Amino acid sequence: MADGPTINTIAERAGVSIASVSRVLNGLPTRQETVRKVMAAADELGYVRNAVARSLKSRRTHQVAFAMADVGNPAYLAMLRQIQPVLKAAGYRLVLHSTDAVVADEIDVLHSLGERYVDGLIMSPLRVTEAHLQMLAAARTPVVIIGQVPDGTRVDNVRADSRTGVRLAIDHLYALGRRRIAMVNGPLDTVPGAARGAAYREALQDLGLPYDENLVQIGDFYRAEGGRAVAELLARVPDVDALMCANDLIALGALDVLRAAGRRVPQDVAVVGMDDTDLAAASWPSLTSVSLGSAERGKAAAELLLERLQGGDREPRRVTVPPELVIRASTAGEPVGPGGPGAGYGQRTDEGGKA
Amino acid sequence: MADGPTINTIAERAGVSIASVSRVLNGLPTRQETVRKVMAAADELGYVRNAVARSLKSRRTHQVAFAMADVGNPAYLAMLRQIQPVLKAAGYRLVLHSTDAVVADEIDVLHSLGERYVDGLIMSPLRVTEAHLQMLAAARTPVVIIGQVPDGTRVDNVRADSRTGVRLAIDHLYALGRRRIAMVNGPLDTVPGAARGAAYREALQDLGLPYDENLVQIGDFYRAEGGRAVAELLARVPDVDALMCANDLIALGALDVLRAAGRRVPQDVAVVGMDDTDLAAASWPSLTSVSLGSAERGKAAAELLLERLQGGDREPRRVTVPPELVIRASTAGEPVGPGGPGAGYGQRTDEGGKA
DNA sequence: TTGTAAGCGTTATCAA
DNA sequence: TTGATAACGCTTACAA
Repeated sequence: MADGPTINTIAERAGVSIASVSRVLNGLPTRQETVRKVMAAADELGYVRNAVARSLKSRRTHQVAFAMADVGNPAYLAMLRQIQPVLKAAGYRLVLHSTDAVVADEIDVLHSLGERYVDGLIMSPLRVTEAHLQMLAAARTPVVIIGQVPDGTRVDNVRADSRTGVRLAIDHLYALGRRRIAMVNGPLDTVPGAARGAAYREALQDLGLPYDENLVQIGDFYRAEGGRAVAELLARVPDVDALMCANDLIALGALDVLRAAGRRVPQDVAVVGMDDTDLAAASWPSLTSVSLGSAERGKAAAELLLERLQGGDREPRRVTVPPELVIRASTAGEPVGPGGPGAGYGQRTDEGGKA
Repeated sequence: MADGPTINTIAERAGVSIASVSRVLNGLPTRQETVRKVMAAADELGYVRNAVARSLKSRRTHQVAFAMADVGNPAYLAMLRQIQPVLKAAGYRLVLHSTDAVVADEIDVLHSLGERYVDGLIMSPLRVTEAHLQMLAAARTPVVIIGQVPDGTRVDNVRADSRTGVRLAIDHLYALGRRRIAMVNGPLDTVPGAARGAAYREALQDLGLPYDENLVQIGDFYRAEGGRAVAELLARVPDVDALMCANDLIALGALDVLRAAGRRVPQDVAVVGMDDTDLAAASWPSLTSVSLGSAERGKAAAELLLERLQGGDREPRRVTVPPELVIRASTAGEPVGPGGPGAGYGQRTDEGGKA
């Protein structure tokens, strides 16, 4: 297979210099006749500009990287779905990294910015270590961090507010008359686990409800573990009337177990999840869930990055996306069929699978 | 912010030529003393090789593109999840394109291969047009197509077998004693709609069941539309005892409507979905679904591409991934709680959302 | 309006 | 073992 045509090939064919070819290709003032010849030659040869050579010269790749912890995690995918179109519209290609929840991989990605294969990076790290901060300070490439960074860190930063999110949910349950509100959490040594646990305690306090250790059950952020945790909880505290679950998968596990135990949801026990993933709308009863605004965070991050890419230097900015309580059947009242409250009709047609 | 160091900076600092620097960096035979000096200089300067310059010289970018129709579609995401680690392990970066189901965008992506910003492409087109075939024939970059291409097309090709998939489901329903098996399909002018509709008809025929037009309902591949279609169907054919749904979302809509109508699933009506998305395991009752092997197709495509990237030329290959019927509660018997059949425990911990 | 030539940061050839 | 030098394909002064 022969090599592809370059501006040299075209120049030769059109009988002009490579400079003229470049001018025509870039729409710089050129004699009509020359334009014609060059365009003709380019057309005939099926010429396409070499992006690598252009990048070397221009020092811009028109690529942006998004480093997420886990390609399988719906929260990151929600970000991805928003980031992609924003970048595409601005003429940037998206390079996707999955760091598999390994800190060393995240550092690798930051280090690789030195290779200059992207103009910018959006990263959503699990937690920000000292190593992260060092790399960030040294980076010559614009970075936007989705997550918590220490105050004063000079990076654009988009954050969620899971504390307020938990409070929204607890207030909602309280307003429904629930007073024995349990927390089913993931491990406390994770950032979300710790934050959500603390927020639960605070929210109870502000409502004047006692903090009862028996009402707190630690499991893991998966469905089966969530179910097990809830089973233990029910055995210990049979009079529990609401479950605040630290994510949607735990909540799904809770629904499984409550159903098996013959407890009606929401009549006997109300259930709230977090993250508002697709699964929340799909489950039955559909699941009330605290959206932490993954989609909005993705969008905000992409926009911050573009701003910096196009606008040049400015002070680092911080955006906090407010949480939102999405009320569905698991707390709202009677579980209902199509068209009823919380069935989620018409909300997410973007999930459609035609393949 | 000063420019980053290049081999020139290092050469100067180490007091050697750029050629020596390059040799050291590439591990070519060099005097120990020179190696030491160069490494020291590189370390002090925090030097990282410029990927763009290397690509220009080597004509390899170590990037591969994946063009999917829709970042929101779980089937493509399942592919992505498999493709990503395979490429990463082989040292390739992943460039993600979303063509938004627009044919012109797919052609654009194929055209952009001429820019040589990637070494290869995996594409999952909605349907393959004449324009696609022309671009493919002209492409100087290895391409793997996930989907149907005409026989004789000279591309690596990975395909599903939805025909056999539908048959598996119908056979399953038949074996359960169902005889009034309806088909709830999406639009017939889509590739999956047409294929699944035809396969339904064939499967009935082979089982000696009559093809009854009343049992076929066309809607769209979304939950609300699926629900509406099933409502119409129930009104017209009250004695239907099984629903073959053309995808999982339609099946979820079916569950909504059946529940509202007081029909028990699966006792009164059995329900089967297609694509085996996350939603199938999350719904209640959990949904029997035909997996078309999205994950396996993604993996196979990535492997085919790597083979060609690393191994050089060979004849185009075709891989067909067999479908698989994943039996859950919506056909299997009593809907059950945790631990019971079809509850999906321990199957998909990769979905866990900690964020 | 056009061509010559330098340069983007590498790698690789060829003499020394 | 090393350095000077020519690519890779493009953009852009600078001269003509």
